[in-house]
Amino acid sequence: MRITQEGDYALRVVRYLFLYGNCGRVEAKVISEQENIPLRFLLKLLRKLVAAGVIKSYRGSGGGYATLNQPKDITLRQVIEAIEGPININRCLLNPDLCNLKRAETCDIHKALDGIQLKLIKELDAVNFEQIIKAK
Amino acid sequence: MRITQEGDYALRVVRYLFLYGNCGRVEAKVISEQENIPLRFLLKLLRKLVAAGVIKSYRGSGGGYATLNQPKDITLRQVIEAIEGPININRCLLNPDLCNLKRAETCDIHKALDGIQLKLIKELDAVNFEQIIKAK
DNA sequence: GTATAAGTGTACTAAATAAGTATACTTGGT
DNA sequence: ACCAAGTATACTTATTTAGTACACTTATAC
Repeated sequence: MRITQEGDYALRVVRYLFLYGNCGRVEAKVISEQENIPLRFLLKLLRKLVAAGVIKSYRGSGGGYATLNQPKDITLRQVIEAIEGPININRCLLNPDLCNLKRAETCDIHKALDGIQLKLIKELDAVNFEQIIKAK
Repeated sequence: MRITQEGDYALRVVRYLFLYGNCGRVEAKVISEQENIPLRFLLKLLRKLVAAGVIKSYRGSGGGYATLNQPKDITLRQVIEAIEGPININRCLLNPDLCNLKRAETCDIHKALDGIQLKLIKELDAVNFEQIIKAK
């Protein structure tokens, strides 16, 4: 029941861009050094954030990455889902075929987990980067 | 961000014992067949539930497993933690040495995740097996 | 009092996922 | 044209999860 290392990196990257990147683009190399994330791994992760529309990339010399929105418009959920895909607490909820009893829809355990999942998603959506940066 | 298959199995086992085991002990073999859980894997998982005090085991011929408490006294959290250990959304929160920036206590991302984690734990603790069985 | 039907404990293996690396390529500014 | 950035895909390694094997212990019943 843990977010991946990659997800954690991504949160820190977005925070970094909001905190220190507002005057312009930041190259992957700088983020890598500042946040102690292996460069190649970071580049891959950054592309996921770009694909999800969380940040923007600029190619060529003088390129880098920058935020697109206001801190208050990006939530924990958006970043985590950009990296890990939709939040799913239980694999039966993701796809009933994965339920080894084939009863995901009727199983009361899975119904209860679904309720937990909805609340978790709500919590992750309720925290945006304005709050995070201010907490500093 | 998923509970393990083993955790899911465990929830279903506990539910099974509350629903069908009240007249007495149920052997692992029966649970295995009814819930479609590999027997050897189930036995190992059952021992974790016993160790955590969620259920009780009886050895020897005529043995099996039974609940100890009322359904309302066992929560989702207890069962999941019996199997997976304490809920931890992020490894930096579990052990600051695992934070590759060594700043788990001061990092605002990790503070935010800690808040999410507390809420999640609360939600898992708020659902007990009386509710689950009744939902049926 | 021994056979048998249960659970126990530890160690092992296999499968899946996460984390990280390598190589070749594209884009854009100077 | 050159170089400093990001892109794309494929690969490797490490870790975790899932499942299996084997030798042992306990309790009932004959």
